[in-house]
Amino acid sequence: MARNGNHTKELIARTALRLFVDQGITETTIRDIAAAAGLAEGTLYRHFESKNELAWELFHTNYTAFAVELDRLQEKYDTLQDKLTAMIRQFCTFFDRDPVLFTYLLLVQHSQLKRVTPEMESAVTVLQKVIAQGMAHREIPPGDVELAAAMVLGVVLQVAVFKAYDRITQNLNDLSDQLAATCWRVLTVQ
Amino acid sequence: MARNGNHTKELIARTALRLFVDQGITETTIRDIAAAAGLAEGTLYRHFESKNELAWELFHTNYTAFAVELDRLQEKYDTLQDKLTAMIRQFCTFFDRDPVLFTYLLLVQHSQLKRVTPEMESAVTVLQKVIAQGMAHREIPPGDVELAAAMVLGVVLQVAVFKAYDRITQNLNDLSDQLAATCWRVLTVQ
DNA sequence: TATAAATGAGTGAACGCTCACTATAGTTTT
DNA sequence: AAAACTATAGTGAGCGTTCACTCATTTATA
Repeated sequence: MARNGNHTKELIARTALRLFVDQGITETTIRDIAAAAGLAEGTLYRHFESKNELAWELFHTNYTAFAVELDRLQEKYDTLQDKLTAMIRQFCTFFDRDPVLFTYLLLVQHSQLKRVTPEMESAVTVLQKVIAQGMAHREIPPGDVELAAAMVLGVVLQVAVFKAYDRITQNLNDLSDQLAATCWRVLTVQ
Repeated sequence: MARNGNHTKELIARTALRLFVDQGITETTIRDIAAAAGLAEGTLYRHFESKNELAWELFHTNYTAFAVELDRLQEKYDTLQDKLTAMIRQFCTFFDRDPVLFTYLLLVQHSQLKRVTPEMESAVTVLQKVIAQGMAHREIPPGDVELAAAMVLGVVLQVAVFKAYDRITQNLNDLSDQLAATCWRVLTVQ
């Protein structure tokens, strides 16, 4: 009804997100999205250049925004342990608040990652930066930053994946302290 | 040349695997596979029922075989720590021996997982079984088995993902002891 | 010569995208 | 305050292309 461009664009984005997560990007047609949103096919092209651009925008916007959020957050803390705990808590909150969006980022990262340039800030680069600082300040034993980041990321991400597949029933927020404690142990190993 | 059914089927499988990993399943056409394998399109249908079946068979066969391999291996050891170490070593060997295959399993799990029934044995179910036993035998503190499995799996898988993306340069085998130690710490936390 | 393997032109359905047209809201002119 | 104009949003039939899959035919082997 409301011939409000922004409202419609948002409607398309949310509808596409849901369908992309449920069926996959390629398996979702423009007709699917239009029908589910109660719009005509052509309307989608008023708001997005192409289906690929729609998928990319959904990924890119949120992927970057989350990284910026994490970076702002870690700046508020002094020690690696505090930064890490805050970041993990934020991660869990993000997931619980919008599981569909998060699942999208998780599932399509492999297909969309080709367009992610190394200089783009991401949650991974923030994590690596924080860990590198922690090593430099002797808060944790020195070691391979990439490896450490991978392991910490793995703990949190895989739990999120299990949650996305309903293998874990609790909210991630209820697990955040435990996750933070585990990640800390991962970093202080050896 | 060699009009050998099995040889041709294997050729198709390997070629498809490579292309699927490089370009994604949907983005790879039957013509692509046929051309890369030096065969005609029709030939592929003599060996695989459909493109979907080809993708599924590539996933399913290897996914299951790996689980069986892991299960046989863990039976040879008595303690959780030994089982875990052996499994992680096996995981690393598997990856280093055939990175393309492993990357395929990693990348397509989300799209193929819909066809994985819960009763199918997988690396995840083996891991969970072993962890549950370890808790029952008081080798590690009792807790949520699914959560513990997710965290351990995360450590190993995410490192493999980083390796697949060349963010880590070492062979996984060279990291297996470190990974095992880290996973053990994850399980004994608290 | 019989049989299995391989071929590749052909088929039809599906899909992304276009475009000429309509509908609505806001603004300017009379 | 009506009429005319402009700009933006929405529509959906239709177009061109791609692609998985088929099948009549050819090729190689035993």
